[in-house]
Amino acid sequence: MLPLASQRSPKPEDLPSELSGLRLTKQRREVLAVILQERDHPTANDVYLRSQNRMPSISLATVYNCLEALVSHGIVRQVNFEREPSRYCPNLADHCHFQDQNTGKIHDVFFKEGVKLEDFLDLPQGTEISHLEISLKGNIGH
Amino acid sequence: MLPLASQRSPKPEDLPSELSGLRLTKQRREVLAVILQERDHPTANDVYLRSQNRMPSISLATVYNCLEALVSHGIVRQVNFEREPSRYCPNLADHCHFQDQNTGKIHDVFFKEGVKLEDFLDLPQGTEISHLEISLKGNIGH
DNA sequence: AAATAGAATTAGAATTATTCTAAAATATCT
DNA sequence: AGATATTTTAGAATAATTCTAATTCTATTT
Repeated sequence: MLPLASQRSPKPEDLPSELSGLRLTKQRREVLAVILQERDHPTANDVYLRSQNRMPSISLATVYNCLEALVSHGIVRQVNFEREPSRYCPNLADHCHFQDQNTGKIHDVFFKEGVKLEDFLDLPQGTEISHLEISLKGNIGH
Repeated sequence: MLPLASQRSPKPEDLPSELSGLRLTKQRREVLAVILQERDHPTANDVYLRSQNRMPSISLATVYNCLEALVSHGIVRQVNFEREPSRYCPNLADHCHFQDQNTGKIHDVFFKEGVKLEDFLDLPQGTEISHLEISLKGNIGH
């Protein structure tokens, strides 16, 4: 199977029944399909609303449960901007996020080829980074 | 006067009565003094508890108001780690934050001399960044 | 296929950080 | 001082998220 991040918008039924050791139940598959469908970094509530199209009986608690399962199994990334509600991103490649202050839209931003953390940060030596989040805000054009 | 970030722990009464166009009321001065005193990135609630030592009548709402005033006037920085409560930091120098997962403590991390955003990020051209937050988690030693 | 056991889903309550509201207090201006 | 604006305050409200406990589903075993 193609890596998830490269598939366009698989329907829930096209997704496998297990992924990275996580059983993909109907709901988890639906939630994942929603996240893969529109890569606009939806919030949990956005995912809830969109899931209801195909699965009107899904509950918000389940959406939260599914998101947590997908995130903890490394299938989806949780993205935070200050105190705003968390957003979810299926792009697992090393990248960070830019929020256009005019539109509110969030864009993936990638690292320059071959750049390492130690190249631009003065980390206390011996530090092992397990989690990194870079969030940018600003304007495009001028 | 010395830049705030370089003063060790001014008592509230040592702080000026106005700063960056913000009137420093008794409470704002107290809140600011608390943040300058222990640079351990306290949460609003930490600030509230510490302020009560010298000012037992201060309210939590006031602490939030003061923090908001200090942050919006660029006197203090608000620091976020995922969904944890915001923390506050008097170091205005361009820097980011590392949370030691063993101790929970947060350390300031600085950029390598002369590094610019565009050196390590592939920003869509024409982007003007108004806000940048980098949060790291991991372990020190091995 | 029925019985069982474990896991997932659900509705709704609970939690928690933060914001809001409206009144009281304080400061500033004339 | 009196008028006006700003700040503080207590407590209520909000909103995202987590928890609880009951139910339903799934997979496995008989």
